[in-house]
Amino acid sequence: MDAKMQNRFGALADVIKAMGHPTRLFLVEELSRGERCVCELTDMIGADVSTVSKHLAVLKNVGIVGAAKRGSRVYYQLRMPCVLNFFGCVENVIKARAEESLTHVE
Amino acid sequence: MDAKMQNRFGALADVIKAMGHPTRLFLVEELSRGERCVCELTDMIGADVSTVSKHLAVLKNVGIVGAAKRGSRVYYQLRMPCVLNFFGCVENVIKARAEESLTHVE
DNA sequence: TGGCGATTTGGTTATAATGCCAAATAACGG
DNA sequence: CCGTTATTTGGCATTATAACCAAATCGCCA
Repeated sequence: MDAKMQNRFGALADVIKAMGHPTRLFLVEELSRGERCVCELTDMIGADVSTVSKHLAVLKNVGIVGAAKRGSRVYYQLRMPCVLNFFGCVENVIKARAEESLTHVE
Repeated sequence: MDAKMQNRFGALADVIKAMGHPTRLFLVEELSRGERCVCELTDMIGADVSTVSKHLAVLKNVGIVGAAKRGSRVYYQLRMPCVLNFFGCVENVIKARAEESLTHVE
């Protein structure tokens, strides 16, 4: 794996890593329904505001979401809706794994 | 976020996290071209065999790849080709981010 | 201006992930 | 059976993540 590939896969991994957390997946799905302020998202998640803010920052740093300040609130939006396609694929992976473990029992 | 959602997003995150590493993305792409033994993959990557083996185990644990032992070798195959769709989407995310940073300069 | 709600940032601590080495296992060929 | 090759596993040091609290910012309005 040469340096060029290293860079390519490194950049890809950064974006995918940003999705690899339950809370951040929740954020992505919720934002797919429309923009939300940090306060709304925090209420839904039930963690410390600072924690939610940092998760949003992770998504923003890689460009998956964007932020717009209006008044004292910051509204986040999903900027890369194609990441929603991950959900279906991954759910198939999970389903296949489940079916397989059943098969192996019988 | 109730317990049910917690589980759902937790399971999704486990699969996505498995993809969130440059070496493992390389493995996925390489295996999309056909099955490969650990020795071949190790040669391409240039890390310790044990390191490559562990990366493959991560992918296998979540069901993205499968393994078949033939002789003294273990051949890995990509079992969930839909994960390849991630690449295009994520590369768009990266491209959009690059274009945006240019735009901001002007 | 003073204070309040919303958000981010810094600090700390606990936990998880990564990579290498060494050792264990497995399959083969002589 | 022994040595060799292929692979996995255990152990350990290093680094990265995650969560919370506290403190700093920002915008608003009385």
